[in-house]
Amino acid sequence: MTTVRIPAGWPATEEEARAVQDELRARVVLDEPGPPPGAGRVTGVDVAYDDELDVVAAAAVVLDAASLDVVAEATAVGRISFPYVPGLLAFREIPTVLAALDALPCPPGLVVCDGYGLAHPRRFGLASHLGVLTGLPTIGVAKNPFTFTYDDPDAPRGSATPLLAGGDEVGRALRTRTGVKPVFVSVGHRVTLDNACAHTLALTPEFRLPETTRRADALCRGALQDATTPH
DNA sequence: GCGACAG
DNA sequence: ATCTTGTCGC
Repeated sequence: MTTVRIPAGWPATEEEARAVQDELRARVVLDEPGPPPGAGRVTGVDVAYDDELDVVAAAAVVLDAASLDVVAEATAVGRISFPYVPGLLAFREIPTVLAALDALPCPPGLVVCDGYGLAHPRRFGLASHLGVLTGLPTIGVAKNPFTFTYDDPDAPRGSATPLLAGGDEVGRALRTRTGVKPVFVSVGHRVTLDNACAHTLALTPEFRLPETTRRADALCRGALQDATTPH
């Protein structure tokens, strides 16, 4: 486990944070297909908080894409770097997530984030932001539709419908388990939407949420507990 | 103007 | 995200 400081010059106000998004947005790459699903490695990242104690813990868990076995994992803890503001989630999570990714002993491959990428008020959600900062291919898989609209996909696993912002398809509502509420997939960086959905299906042979986020969620919760429990 | 809003 | 018991079901 590593400890992080909030970076110098980190945005202190919502206005500054939005300005950073507006500048970095131009660096998102959308014309690469991304790594093929089911091969190589896939990494899940997630974060847990204790607002009382001002502690944040992040986890990165690397899986073999074919077997979904855990290949490597790392955690990081720090102080909370930004309040939760819809549309500015990245500023709350990114410093600690970057530290966890840096602590991995191997390359992460595709990174799967909890939240959104292009499906964002300014088209620059957490997954896109993390992709631009690291150069890694990233996707976002969210549990809720945020402010977007969609028609319910057909019941069978694999069914999908467009996630719409006005008239634009910014992501997809994807049924990962037959008859269960869909997840909401969007592109982060250097991956197409079709490929992002294919990866998401490859990561959900058993549960609604990707194995990557399930593993990362469990790990960062434990790390928060360790960082928060008196010894 | 008011409410809703990833995690 | 987090606060939180039991309970239904594979």
